[in-house]
Amino acid sequence: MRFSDAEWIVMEALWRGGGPSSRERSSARDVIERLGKQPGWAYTTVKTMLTRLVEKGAVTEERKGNVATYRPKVSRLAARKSAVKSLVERAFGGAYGAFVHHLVEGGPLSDPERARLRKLLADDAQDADGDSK
Amino acid sequence: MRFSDAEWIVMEALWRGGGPSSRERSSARDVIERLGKQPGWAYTTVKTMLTRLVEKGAVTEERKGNVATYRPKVSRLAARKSAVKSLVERAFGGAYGAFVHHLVEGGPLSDPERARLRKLLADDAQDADGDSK
DNA sequence: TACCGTCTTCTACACGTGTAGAAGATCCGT
DNA sequence: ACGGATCTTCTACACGTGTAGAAGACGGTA
Repeated sequence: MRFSDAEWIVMEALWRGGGPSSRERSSARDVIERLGKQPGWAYTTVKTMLTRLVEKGAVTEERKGNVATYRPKVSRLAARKSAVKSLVERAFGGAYGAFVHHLVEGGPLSDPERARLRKLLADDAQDADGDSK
Repeated sequence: MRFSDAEWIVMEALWRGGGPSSRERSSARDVIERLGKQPGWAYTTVKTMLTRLVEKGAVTEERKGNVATYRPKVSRLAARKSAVKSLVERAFGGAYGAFVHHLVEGGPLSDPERARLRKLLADDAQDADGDSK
């Protein structure tokens, strides 16, 4: 499942959901309001995006009366996984090793981010690893 | 600088260069040969890609006689940085923190890759970090 | 019931991408 | 100088993406 830039934006609005539960269904109107003035899209633009997302199976559509509501069928996590995988394939020849190396070495991470990554890994390393010298 | 899937493939062939120095210029023919039968593209397909890459400023073109040779103007590192940045923007709302968190937690890294990442960071941590407990 | 606001569907268009054929330009060997 | 191999440019076309207008359908209020 690949999303275009605009599709990511719409999916994000759906994932944010309306209420506390991200299982909420959202109408096109909801999505637009949730987006605010950021993209400044016309109503029909959002509607088109939603329709296309339904077509590609990323979102489910239901009707209440003559109003359609939408809910993501693909989780944010799954979408992100897929996006990262896609990136690694395109830009790193599928080599996660090269990807990881890039992030740690020449990557665009700032020092704080690198430190954060390091810290997270350090925490993570406490279980299931006998390498942490 | 955004590259499409096919453009990544061509750029990769250019970056691989012909010889030991990656400053080599490559002809369209070189590129095709270097690609092998993987994509199975027609000569003109590659030529079109190269022309488009020149148009978008990612590659320089020069002529020797009636043969054009190409050389990447954008480095692999720069392209990768840009690709990662783009991914983080699209899929993580620009938050590198969320990105890093994703990689370490729910990310698509296998245990060996995670371990490798950890190791690289550990090595990296030897300088400029007073956090490594 | 007539109407307005809102929602939906249909249609459109320009640009990017993947893919390549047709035809003209050029070079090397005979 | 001629011909075949090769290179170049031009053109094309289908599908995806960003963006949205036009017009029809519907539901609630006066």
